[in-house]
Amino acid sequence: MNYSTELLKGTLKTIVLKLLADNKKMYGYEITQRVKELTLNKIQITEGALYPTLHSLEADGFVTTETEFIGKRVRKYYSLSPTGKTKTKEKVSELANFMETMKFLLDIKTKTT
Amino acid sequence: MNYSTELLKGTLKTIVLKLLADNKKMYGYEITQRVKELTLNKIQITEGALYPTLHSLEADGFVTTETEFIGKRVRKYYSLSPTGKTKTKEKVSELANFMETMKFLLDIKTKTT
DNA sequence: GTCAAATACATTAGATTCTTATGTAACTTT
DNA sequence: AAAGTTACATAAGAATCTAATGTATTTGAC
Repeated sequence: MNYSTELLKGTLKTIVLKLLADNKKMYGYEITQRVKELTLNKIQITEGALYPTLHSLEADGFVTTETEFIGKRVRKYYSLSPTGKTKTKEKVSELANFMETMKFLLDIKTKTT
Repeated sequence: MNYSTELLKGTLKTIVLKLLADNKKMYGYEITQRVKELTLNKIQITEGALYPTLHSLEADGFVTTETEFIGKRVRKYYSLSPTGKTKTKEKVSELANFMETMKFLLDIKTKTT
């Protein structure tokens, strides 16, 4: 079973940044496969979501790219820039903090009324 | 400091359902204030986001409404329907599960390459 | 050796879901 | 009496995703 899609919203950029922080350089397809594998098929990043995200990270200067040829096929590697590394830390800790807040909210049992 | 807004995406419906499950009946404005107070101002639900959500939950049969007059002012209370209660459990456990997955993803340190 | 599946990039139309702005109206506090 | 709070609501626009589609190469199975 995979999650109802709306949950991924807002977290995709953070996931991508974090993977790049841990793996130095990755290419798009690799990212989708890694996430799928790490989450036991629970999170499937579609290409329609990933590529615009990567391009936007590049446009914002958070990642840099280098192309490599595997036979005749292009492979585009993405790496974090220095600002990207800072951004990653921010995004990851913000998400961690948000999840703590959500966990608290979801456990509320007491009525204040 | 409050979260960069995109994080809330996809979680609002679950938050609302959970609050209704814990409080039997609530009205819109009350929900915004409760969330704000419970999260120490970190999560601010805007009315433009809340009311459409409530109306959609009502359209889907997950909540029922009753209006009350406080003086001349209308107050619209929302309560969970039986299907709404089931739905709440589903959504809450799905979100909890998703957060576990995310936590795991964000802690990845090892390189498999 | 050929055909399907996998690898690898990408874009686009459409859906969803939020923000920001706006509107109305009553009640409360200064 | 004015400003702030309570309480409902809608609408335009932004952001971000899905699903569909496209191109092309490479690998694996039969």
